[in-house]
Amino acid sequence: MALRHAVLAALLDEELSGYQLAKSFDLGVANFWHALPQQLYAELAKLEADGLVAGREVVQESRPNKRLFKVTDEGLAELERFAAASAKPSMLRDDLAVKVQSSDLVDTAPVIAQLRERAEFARAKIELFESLLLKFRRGLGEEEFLQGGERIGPYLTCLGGLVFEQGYLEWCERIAGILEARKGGVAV
Amino acid sequence: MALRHAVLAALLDEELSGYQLAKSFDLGVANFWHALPQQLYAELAKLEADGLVAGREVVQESRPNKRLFKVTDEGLAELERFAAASAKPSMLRDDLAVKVQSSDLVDTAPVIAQLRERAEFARAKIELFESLLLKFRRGLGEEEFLQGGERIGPYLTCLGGLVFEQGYLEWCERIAGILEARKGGVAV
DNA sequence: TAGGAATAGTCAGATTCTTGAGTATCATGG
DNA sequence: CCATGATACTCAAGAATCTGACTATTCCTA
Repeated sequence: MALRHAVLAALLDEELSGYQLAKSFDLGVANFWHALPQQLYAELAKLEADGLVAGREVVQESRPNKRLFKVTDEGLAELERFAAASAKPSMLRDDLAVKVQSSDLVDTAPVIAQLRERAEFARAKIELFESLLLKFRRGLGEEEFLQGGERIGPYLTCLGGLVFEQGYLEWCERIAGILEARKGGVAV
Repeated sequence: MALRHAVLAALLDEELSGYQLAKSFDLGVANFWHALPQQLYAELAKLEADGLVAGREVVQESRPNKRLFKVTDEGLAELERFAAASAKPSMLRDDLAVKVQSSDLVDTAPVIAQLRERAEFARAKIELFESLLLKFRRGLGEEEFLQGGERIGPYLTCLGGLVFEQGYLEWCERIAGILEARKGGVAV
């Protein structure tokens, strides 16, 4: 039951519709919390029923109308409680690692290909994160921003995403190299 | 539906009971796949019904009897198919990052404490991984082992776990430091 | 000699997540 | 002028996961 807290955290900076939330989730919160649009819509409805977010209808001319949600005081209090309670251990689920684990008993060619693909993906994410970080600090130096900026939460988690992707990228490339080298030496 | 593949991958090296699997999951596969014992028992039953693992009863004197499972040829074929199919993107879920994301609007003291705790945990994991890696390569140098060893899958995923925890540790310490510094400057 | 930890599981129920489809409007490109 | 894609959502069924309790035996310790 912590999707709700991820949603609250995502709504702290701006009022968003379910649809926008689903988009922005991808480029921010999704680094440490994965959810599908359907879940987000459902969670927003529950949060509203519980009074933790407030929705308002926005009538649009050239698009379908939408409902924007913002965090209420009660929602903020709930986040406060959540932050003070002890955190569950982080949990990772990674198909690719399962394949690497089996790689001595299984054809490595597709695994190597997927490692290379994943490395590409990581490279793209890293670029994205770096440009996001730049945008967050609006011309300020990092030190300066981190000391004086008034909203650094998203910056800090973006840094986390960056560290994660950099580590993953390194790992993918190293593992792909190792498996490649063994393919040459050992009979397939 | 990939818990089954994680279980198959975990059973590749040794025949294990559900209970042993649950233990060994913690110290190996759990780095990239989290599951509770109840799930593992249930999954083993399903895998056996599908013929992907074979169980055999082992009568014990000084302990309750147990059922050991090993991967069948069909199970290996299933893993082969899985490895060749395209992998789902890895998915991470991290309470602590949600708290960091909210940290400008929420009391940071408990968040800092949890970051420090998590850093300690990461340090312990790193030590564990390093000793595991040593054990895996049985006295060989890393290069030598990675080129010539006959079973390197678990070594490679352990390397991944190590990279992840090192990155996480760095992040925790850095973020804790930043939040601590701000606590001094900004009114609480 | 009682109590707790470790071994070795099982079961039910609730919650959460995923899959897949469906609705409706407007803008854009060919 | 028609197809595609973006905006903005909704619904339902089924799979997976989590919570929490429960059974039984044996070993070790205080």
